Amino acid sequence: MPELPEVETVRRRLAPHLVGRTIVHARIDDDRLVRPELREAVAARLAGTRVTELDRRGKHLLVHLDDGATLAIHLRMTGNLMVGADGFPHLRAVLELDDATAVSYTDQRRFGTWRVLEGEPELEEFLSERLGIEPLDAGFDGRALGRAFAGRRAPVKALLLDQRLIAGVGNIYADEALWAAKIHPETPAGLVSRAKLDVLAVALREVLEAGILAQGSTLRDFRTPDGGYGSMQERFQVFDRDGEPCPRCGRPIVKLRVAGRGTHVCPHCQRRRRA
DNA sequence: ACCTCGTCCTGGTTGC
DNA sequence: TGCAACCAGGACGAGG
Repeated sequence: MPELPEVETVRRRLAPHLVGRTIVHARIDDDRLVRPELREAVAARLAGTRVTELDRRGKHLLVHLDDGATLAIHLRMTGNLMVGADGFPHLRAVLELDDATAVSYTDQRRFGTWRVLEGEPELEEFLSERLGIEPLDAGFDGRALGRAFAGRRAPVKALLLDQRLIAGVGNIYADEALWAAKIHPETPAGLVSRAKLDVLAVALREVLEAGILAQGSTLRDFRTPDGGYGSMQERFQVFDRDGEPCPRCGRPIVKLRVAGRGTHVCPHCQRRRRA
């Protein structure tokens, strides 16, 4: 499941292949990637443009084009961008480039989306109505979390997953950060102490940076654009490790359901608090 | 405004 | 063994 570290890995590994290249032809084969009535128009729109920069906001990959437009790509669950054109399963779209290479988009479950935003104001509107603070930006700290969580009674994990508050955190890195900060995921967000929020902000930053360093996590589908595997899954402390001993206290990790998502906790290290 | 839940989708896993 | 039901989850919209 591509979260911030996986999308950032795609950005870094794809940039050398894509930035500076002109898209000579685009093909979109999936009715869900782009709305059916826009498919041909979007493909035609991309052809002939040159990629000036690859950027990322939250889990969105932003392909900036030389005419001022931006292609915003969201991988959702199983989207992948791969260098090359041949033999990929679940192929949904292809960008052919002017150096005779290609970039392929694959997506087993077809939740991913492509959207062309015309110009800076439209892009900014698109991003600002969806995305909150970037957790790797300078202003991100316990105080920023406190502002986002003030007065909120929803479980802290639910708010960590809310992209309008914090951009880029998904199920994996939320569980890892809450474990590191010793916060129970069901704690009402507004009741987490300022001291704990300071720890949580640092923990989020650390797990996300570790994820980027490891080139993301490959539990099943994720691949880097050149076909490599992420290795962050080897460093998970709790995620996908229910039944295994907690690395801190040795008691078994338990899997719960919080905010409709599978959630991994150490019930001893992450003590429950209620409203 | 806030919060929870259903929906989309596919293929691997579970259960009968 | 075979097949159907179930389950995973990011974003978004409906309804309370």
